[in-house]
Amino acid sequence: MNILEINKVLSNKVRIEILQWLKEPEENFPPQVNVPDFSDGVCVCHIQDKTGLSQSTISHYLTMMHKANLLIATRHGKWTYYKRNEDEILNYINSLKEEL
Amino acid sequence: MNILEINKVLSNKVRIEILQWLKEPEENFPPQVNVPDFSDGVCVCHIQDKTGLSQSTISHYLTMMHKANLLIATRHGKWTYYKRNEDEILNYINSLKEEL
DNA sequence: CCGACAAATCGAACTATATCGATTTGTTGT
DNA sequence: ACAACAAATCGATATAGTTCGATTTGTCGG
Repeated sequence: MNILEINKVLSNKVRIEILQWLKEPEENFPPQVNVPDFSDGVCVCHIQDKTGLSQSTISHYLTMMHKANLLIATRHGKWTYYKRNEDEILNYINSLKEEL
Repeated sequence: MNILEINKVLSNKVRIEILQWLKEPEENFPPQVNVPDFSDGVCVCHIQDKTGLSQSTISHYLTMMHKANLLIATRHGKWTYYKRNEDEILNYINSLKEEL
């Protein structure tokens, strides 16, 4: 767990919003079409639609959030789904509480 | 309280370290010479010495940490002392816990 | 095997942050 | 009023982050 790396990831408005949206996928995204529910997260294309940014930018954002261990990625066929890594997010906040 | 602004401030190693050093000024800095104790914080020049960065860079860092409300500044004559704003730091962490 | 599509990666342009030395501002002691 | 010093601001350059379109990779259905 790297506080500095996570802070860098979270020093961008859109990336914070993505993390927040993923708290309540049902409220923030259209229903999934290729998987029954949101238990594996939200499809990249839906996240992209919501931000209005380009496909490459969103892929880059999600990749860096994944590298920082804030997101868990699952692939179903052509589609990649991302969801929050609640454990790591909690670790991060607890580390801040202690170390900051 | 602006999470994004604070995250930007804390997306730099040296600025995180400054905040951490200021948790225990007695351990991390030489004794104050112009004020009796550390109750008003640590002199800019000591922080500068510890980082090894230039005076202008450190002044800039401390100013932005102050603008983000993470630090409290007190001037005694020629010297400016900075200390942690514990209330705001707690607010920040609590906001993360809720909003993130 | 191939065409279509989703996602990741690449390369480039633009913007923002980091960092310095020089200058300015504020304060104190003479 | 002025010399000396601390800190803040300014201006410039270097490094890092943002963002895009184009290309590549991976997967599915025919």
